[in-house]
Amino acid sequence: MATSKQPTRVRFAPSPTGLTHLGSARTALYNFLLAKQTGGKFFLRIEDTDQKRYDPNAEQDLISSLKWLGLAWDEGPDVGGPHGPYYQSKRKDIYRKHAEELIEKGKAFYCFCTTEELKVVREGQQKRHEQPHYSGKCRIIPVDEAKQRAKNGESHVVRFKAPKDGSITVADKLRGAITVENSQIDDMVLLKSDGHAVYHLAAMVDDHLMEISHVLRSEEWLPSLPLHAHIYEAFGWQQPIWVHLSVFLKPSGKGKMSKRETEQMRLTGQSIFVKDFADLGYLPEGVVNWIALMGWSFDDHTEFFTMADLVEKFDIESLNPSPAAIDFKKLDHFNGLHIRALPQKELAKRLVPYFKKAGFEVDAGQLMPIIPIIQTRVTTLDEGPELAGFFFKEEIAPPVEMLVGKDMSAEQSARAVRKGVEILEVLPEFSAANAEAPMRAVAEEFGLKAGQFFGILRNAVTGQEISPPLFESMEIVGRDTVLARLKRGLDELEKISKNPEPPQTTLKK
RNA sequence: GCCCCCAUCGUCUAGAGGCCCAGGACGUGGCCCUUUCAAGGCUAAAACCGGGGUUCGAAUCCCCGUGGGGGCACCA
Repeated sequence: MATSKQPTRVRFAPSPTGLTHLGSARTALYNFLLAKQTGGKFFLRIEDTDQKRYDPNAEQDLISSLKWLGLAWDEGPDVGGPHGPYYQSKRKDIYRKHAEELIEKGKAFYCFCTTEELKVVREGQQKRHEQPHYSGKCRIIPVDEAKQRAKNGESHVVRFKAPKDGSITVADKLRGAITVENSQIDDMVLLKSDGHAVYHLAAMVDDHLMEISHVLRSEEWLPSLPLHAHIYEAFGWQQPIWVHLSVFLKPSGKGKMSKRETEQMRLTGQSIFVKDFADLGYLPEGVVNWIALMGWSFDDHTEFFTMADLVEKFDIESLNPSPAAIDFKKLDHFNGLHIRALPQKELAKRLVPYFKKAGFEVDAGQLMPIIPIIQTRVTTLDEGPELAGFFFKEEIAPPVEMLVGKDMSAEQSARAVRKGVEILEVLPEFSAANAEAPMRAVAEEFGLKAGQFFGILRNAVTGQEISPPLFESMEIVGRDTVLARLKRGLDELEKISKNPEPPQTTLKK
């Protein structure tokens, strides 16, 4: 059980280079869950050591995305904490110090090779179908000489002195032991010539300093895990538990989402960016439930999870190492589930912005009466105004063809509606319960199926062929408005009834 | 080209040698309910990538193929 576990210290460490997408969201979620269920700590660390790729909007997007999802961090930007700063760009000195420590230990070296030089070597290796590796040229420069050159201002980087012989076995929680020949591991750059650390150094140092116990990160890091293990070893530190999460595939299951496909997707009302889901009418609860289950499962029959459920039930043992295709149909399903699980007041509150966006100036209180009849009928919040906007419209003016009943003539339709109006006008109390029976009677009197007659009423009152239940809707709209809309429809019907060439009644919708 | 990872219905998955002629969920079809649309209930079709082993017995273990994914930067 969760309480028996040691408190875990985990982190989510994105680089602010673009909008936060589903894959990142899930990584953050799993980290968050692991921390919460053990009473541990969840760190947010911004990996912004790449000046060139830095995008100032990305950080704001990241923070609002995580907040929207309900993933609050214990230490990080905004909230601070004892392990700061939480921006790697502000930890330059720390990395420099650690790089020097490695040089002292003979585990790293200064490299003065130019980018052009490196490029030539690499191209030669590629031509020979070899795995591109650093040539080793600067490895053999005596340390004192190298230090002097560096001190003299010669442009340089610091590289890791990767072992050349033997092999290393690393452990990934989901995949077990992975053994790699050391000859495969390159002398990677640790410190760039601009003095900033590269991920391989910065993340290891930070994870150690922040006492991270479990590293849950994307699978694309798996190939560099052996390198990272060597770096830990070089420092003499104890490694965290490594967990590499599978990647998300595009809906077809064939490959990762490309930039172009991502754009294409947004055109069709889908997105992989967290910030878009609110606009599309999704609940954070729905999105969280959805992504939690992409790569993790609890048991055979539980699929509805609140954040609290997930905190209680999540476990890294049940993580699935194989890649998962994104399925937006499933998101709709979960979103519907969570909409239906929302207390009515809460749903009303959440619907307000969508009604406003659709041009209806309403507040949650005004929405309350319609909640019971739309709650099971919307899968996304933006469907609210679509389905129930008519409650708040001054005028409903459906085209007259919509007012002609199925398989009926305009005259027949008009007669039935006229009768309906007469009855509704004098109903002692205008309620769904009181209206339905007499309206059924009208249908019967005219030899109509209930659906035929009700369809006319629905179209006249709501202006929609698809609506919440008719009589409940009429009750909420209120007698005066219902009668006004009905009479307007009646006028329209009578107008075309006098037309010498009435439109074909079979012409519908 | 080299290295690493993965492999059950269309999709997400359960399954840790006999409980599986493989279970659940989404989606799809049908039926019920029904004034429309949903929701709900019932139901159907739908999968162990291939080949070799190991074993009395394999979806489950091993090997080889194949397929898919990831990586091979002074990006993360």
